Amino acid sequence: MKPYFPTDMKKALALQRELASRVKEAVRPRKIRYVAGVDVAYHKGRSLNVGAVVILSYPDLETVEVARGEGPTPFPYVPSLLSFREAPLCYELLESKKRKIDVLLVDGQGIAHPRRFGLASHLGVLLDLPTIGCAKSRLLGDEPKRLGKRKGSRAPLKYDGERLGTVLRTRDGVRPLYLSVGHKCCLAWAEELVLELCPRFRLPEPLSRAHNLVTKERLRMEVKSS
DNA sequence: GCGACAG
DNA sequence: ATCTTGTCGC
Repeated sequence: MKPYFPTDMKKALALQRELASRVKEAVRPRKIRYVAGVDVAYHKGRSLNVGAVVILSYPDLETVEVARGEGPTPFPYVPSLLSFREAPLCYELLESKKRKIDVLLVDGQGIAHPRRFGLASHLGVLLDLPTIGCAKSRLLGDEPKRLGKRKGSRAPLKYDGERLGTVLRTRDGVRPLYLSVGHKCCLAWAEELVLELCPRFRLPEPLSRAHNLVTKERLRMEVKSS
């Protein structure tokens, strides 16, 4: 669908409310061959951001394709409006490759969001791709009272009795991830996939590799411009 | 009014 | 997210 990224806060809120109705939470995902991750970093007092997409083969997890880019930071950081800060660059990097991507992992929330439309959902709807929100901290929902210490331990992420996602331990002893459906997949499937994608780190391989790329790229640009 | 608040 | 010193653990 055609991307539209308001610069105005009121319009951003309205757009989230409108697009949230497009989210499909429970779709039987087809057999997957490629999994992708996308991440964004900032520099120069947040006026410029750099982004990267990494596509891995599945299940062998070899990096098969990478895309990098940069652009102006189009929106301030406002909790629950992260999309308008990061989605424009992500969309630009992903749009030409969406036919190769079977599922996209995003560093942020899916439907575990005040209007059930976090960054992962936003990218999923715009690109018509299955997406999974893999946030490193909580935005909405209650912190579970108890959570096992081992990889695979999980607890429902709930808000007012509503199931928003899963708090999932992806490695022994690390802080959990806050998982939620972004678009076109179901939570149980997302949980198992993310665990498979965490053979080494707390973050799933596609996000870990995308994060490494944007960090290196940001540092490279800071050297070049000083 | 107060606290919470993805990256 | 970025900045940024020391520190705890394997």
